[in-house]
Amino acid sequence: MQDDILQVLNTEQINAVKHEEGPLLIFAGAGSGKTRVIVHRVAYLIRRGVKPDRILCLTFTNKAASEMKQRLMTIVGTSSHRIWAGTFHSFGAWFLRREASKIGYTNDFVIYDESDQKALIAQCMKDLKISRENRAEGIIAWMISMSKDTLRDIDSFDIKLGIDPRPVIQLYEEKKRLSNAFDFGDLLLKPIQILHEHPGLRERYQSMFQHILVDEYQDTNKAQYTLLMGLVGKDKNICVVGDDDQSIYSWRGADVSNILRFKEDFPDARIVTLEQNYRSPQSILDAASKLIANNQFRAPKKLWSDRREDGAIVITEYEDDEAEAEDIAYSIRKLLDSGVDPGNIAVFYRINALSRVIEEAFVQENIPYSVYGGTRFYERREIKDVLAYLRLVANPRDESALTRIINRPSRGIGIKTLDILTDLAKSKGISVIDAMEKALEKGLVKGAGARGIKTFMYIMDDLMQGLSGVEDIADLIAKIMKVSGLEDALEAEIDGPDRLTNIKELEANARGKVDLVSFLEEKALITSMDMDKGKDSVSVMTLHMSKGLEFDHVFIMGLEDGLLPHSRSMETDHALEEERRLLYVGMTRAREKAYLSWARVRALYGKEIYQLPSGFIHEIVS
DNA sequence: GCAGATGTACTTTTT
DNA sequence: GTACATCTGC
Repeated sequence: MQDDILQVLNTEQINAVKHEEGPLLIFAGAGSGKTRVIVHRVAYLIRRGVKPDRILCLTFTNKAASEMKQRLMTIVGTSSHRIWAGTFHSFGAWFLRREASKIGYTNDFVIYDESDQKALIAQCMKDLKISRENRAEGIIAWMISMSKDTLRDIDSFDIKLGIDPRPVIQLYEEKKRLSNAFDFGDLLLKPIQILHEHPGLRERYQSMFQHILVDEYQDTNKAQYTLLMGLVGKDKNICVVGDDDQSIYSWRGADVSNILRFKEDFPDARIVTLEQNYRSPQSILDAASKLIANNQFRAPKKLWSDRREDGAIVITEYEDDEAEAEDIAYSIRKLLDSGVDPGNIAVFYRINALSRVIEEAFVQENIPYSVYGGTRFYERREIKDVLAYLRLVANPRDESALTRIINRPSRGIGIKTLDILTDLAKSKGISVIDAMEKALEKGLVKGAGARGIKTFMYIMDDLMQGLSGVEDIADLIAKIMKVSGLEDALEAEIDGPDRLTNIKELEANARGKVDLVSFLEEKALITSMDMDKGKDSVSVMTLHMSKGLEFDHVFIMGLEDGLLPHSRSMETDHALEEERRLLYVGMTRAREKAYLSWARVRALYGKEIYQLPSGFIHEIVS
């Protein structure tokens, strides 16, 4: 039966797909058909009579989620839309939209990203009159996210700060709540709390989702793990897929032990290991396996391939970084001339700072390329400004959005005026936007500040006026650009044209959309990873971003001590092992050939430094 | 309050 | 090398 679903699979894959009820752990090595197994398993379950809307598929990234949705669509057809498939965070947001009232939020809440979070923390420290030299919003933001992601208490962080972070965090949480906003950590933490405190509700969700499937399980953090455990019902129909060798985000709270511990969580779990690799020649796998075998903390496994091409891996030493980049560019030029599609070639490096050398060489050789990562679209200043206006329109209580744009473009509201407003808001327990009116009434501000406040209030009124709820967001953006004066201000800037082009791009993306709340949620949860890879250009990116992708020809540059492994990672064993996994991930992206290289001299941060080959090279060739 | 000057620090960044 | 934050003079 269901031959069409099982036909293209190998024995182990079939075992995973056909596993009936109960917990299932799939160790899926690089290139072993991981997503295929999940998708086929879902199709199989549906054919066995499971209702699509009772299946929950969770992934880590939007990109993985959309790929999964697409593949589900091709295999199970339109009923795939009824499957709940998405990232953990979007699931949390969906859950909170339904249950926000349980914790005193309304369901039109907004989501704060990292920079909103930092801005709000900075504001809190200001409110608390913390002196400048002690303002470390980055560290506090990190502590907040880390404590939410790992469910650890703030006090457990052994970090030396000039100040006690707790009052700051307390105020931050208070302000965030008043702004009807959640940060990324809340999207996981709050559902956990709600499920914990409402057993009836928990049962309802548990029976709603009869089967749960999780991709990239090695990258889940404690919060995601706990949320998952709260959702798994009595039947324990949980299927997780992952590869401990590809865990490269522990510094973000991901915890490999989740996957290594699965069989203790579920002693009756079935374990399937997928070791046949369909992507690369054996020689690349041999090199990658030799490398990764140096890691202590891993489940032993051995990838193998049918393909026997020799010479698929090349290691080259160069005089300096320019020679390296030029030679890579030259090799790619030859590949392109011999008919290789640029979309099948990629260059990886450990840190973004290396992109410049390779870009210069590509320009020289006239090679079309696109760089992924770096400053991301939705983190650009002009985009964040427009989004902040949109957020304020959607939710005038949004303090982080307000303080961002109250004086952008400059309209005479400086630090002093803003201080008056936030102090007033704090003492009266009102939002900053209400404080503006009050401050004018009471004559607390005068001169440029008062004029600026009037202008700003007029702008906001104007923007709120036309808001009918059915207005095209693209039109609203155009209106914001005009009314706020952002357009004029950008036109006066040197890089204004580029920035205006970015705004136009945002506008085009918003065209036809009318639901502001869901538009903003989409923007808050999106990242650069989600952009399509260029078909007609060579891809250039960090090793981190390469996970989940594959290319015929893969170049990995800068295999030097201090760079890969990165100097900051060379102190502890587990950090060093993660660096090794990073290179492992990069190498296993290659379908045909992997080119590793290092340079004896490298210009970094404006200085020339002498480099030694990475210890990993020795591990590969020895 | 603002624009330009100077100083400083620097992995990775799924959400 | 550059982005970002803080400092200084108008």
